Amino acid sequence: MTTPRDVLAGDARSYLHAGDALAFLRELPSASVDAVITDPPYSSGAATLTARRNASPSRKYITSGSERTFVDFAGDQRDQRSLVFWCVLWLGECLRIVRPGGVLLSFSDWRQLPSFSDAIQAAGWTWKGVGVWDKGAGARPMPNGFRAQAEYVLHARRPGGDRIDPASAPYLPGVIHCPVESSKMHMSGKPLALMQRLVELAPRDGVVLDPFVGSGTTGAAALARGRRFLGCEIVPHYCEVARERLALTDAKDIDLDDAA
Amino acid sequence: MTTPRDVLAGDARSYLHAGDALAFLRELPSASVDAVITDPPYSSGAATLTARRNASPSRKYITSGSERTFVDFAGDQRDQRSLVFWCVLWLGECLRIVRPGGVLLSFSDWRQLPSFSDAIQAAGWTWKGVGVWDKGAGARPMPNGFRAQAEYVLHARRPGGDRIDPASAPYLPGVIHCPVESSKMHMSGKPLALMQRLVELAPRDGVVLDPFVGSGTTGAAALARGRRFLGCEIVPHYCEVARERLALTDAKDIDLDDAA
DNA sequence: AGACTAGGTGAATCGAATT
DNA sequence: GAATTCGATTCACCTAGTC
Repeated sequence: MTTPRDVLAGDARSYLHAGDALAFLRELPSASVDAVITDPPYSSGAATLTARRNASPSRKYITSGSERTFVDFAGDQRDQRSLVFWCVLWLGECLRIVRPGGVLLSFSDWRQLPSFSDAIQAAGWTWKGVGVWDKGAGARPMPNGFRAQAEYVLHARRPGGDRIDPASAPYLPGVIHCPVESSKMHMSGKPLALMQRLVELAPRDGVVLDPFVGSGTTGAAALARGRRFLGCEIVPHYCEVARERLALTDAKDIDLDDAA
Repeated sequence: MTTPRDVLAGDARSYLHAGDALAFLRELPSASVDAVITDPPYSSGAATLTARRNASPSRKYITSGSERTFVDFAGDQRDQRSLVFWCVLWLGECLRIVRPGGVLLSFSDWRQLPSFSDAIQAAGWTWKGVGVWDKGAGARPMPNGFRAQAEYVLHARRPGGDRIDPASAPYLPGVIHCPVESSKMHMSGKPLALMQRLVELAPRDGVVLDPFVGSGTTGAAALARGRRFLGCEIVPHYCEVARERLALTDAKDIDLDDAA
């Protein structure tokens, strides 16, 4: 039976926990992982609190008339204030778990970006910047306004750590153009190519932590790029999906060429 | 002598006020313009509070060793709290001046985006979304992070107003790719092509208001696209630059084809 | 080629407040 | 009064892709 310690020790490439993120994070040792890369539930998409509370994610995000349905994901019915509070909790645990100088990448839509940036800084991280995921012109157009075409990656760092030589440091573009994949396993699943760019911020053979695994794209990307992976997912269905994906990627030959 | 009233009445195409923005805004009549499109000073780009306060914009933003120099612009030495407070003041005046249903577009960098979104909503606007200006890979790279490649356009609307028919409504892309112009008159001047896209959110022959004119790109874009323009600039040098630009564009044949 | 980019970093410097 | 902190400030140097 694999444990998180096996991954941290280098005896295993990946570990996926089935259960609540906060409980899982509290069991992990301090300063043990290199990067936290995750896509938390945004709790947005509905105008009013009651609409947010009542609607299930799979109903409120899917265009009416769409034939596609998804299994609901958890933690998506919080109001703004409790969302921030909850984020400070898990972000604080992540800060403890990541090593000094370690990196955080967390997805957000435009609506939650200010709240997430507050939570990140309140939890003790140093906010370093924002990356833009450009989904392309396939996204939904908006009359009298901007097409909902971008999602944002908040970038932060745990204070401390050794200075990194700029010459050997990874460089990411500020805007990553990557069309949304049509055959997604999770309704907010991110393209694998996108996540493969992001995991470059973790050192090779470093450990990437994702408390909200979903369909497991972050884990698949991490393993494919030669990083180790620790993940957690509370919904049994997605946990199973991610487990299969990780097993598949784990078995495959990995591509260690960062210049690709 | 032209006055703001002449522009509002349709007897003139543009008016530029030399002086403080807040004082100018307070003199404008309520519900009289169609859109506020502006690029306020961000007060960012310096590590410490005193560095922000003391350093002049032309020194803190320009690469040391660069041969280029710009005349300093005003209002770039506020700390975070007073920046928000000051924004609420001018955004509140703009809300009064714009007609119900009228639009606000305000530039921001990643660092001030949360504060600006707070100020916009505190002033009474309804936040509708965010547009991304992608400067392309010519922007400066960041070791261990995202290239500083994007700026953001906060989009808001004054509550009320008539419903707009989606069929005749303007649609903007969520990410506008537009490299920075090499021949900038102002160190933070925006490309004319970018501003021409943005003024499409104002109706044809509508009035666009810009409290922070700078080198006058918003005004030039508005006039070129058949909109009228009201502007204000406190620095005499830039006021002169913008005045010449507006006169030039005013005299030229304008391009009314929004589909271009 | 070469200069440019609404930058960031760390070392060196300088001043004021504290011990 | 001299030594020593701390903080603010300046300065040199770095990066990659575009024009």
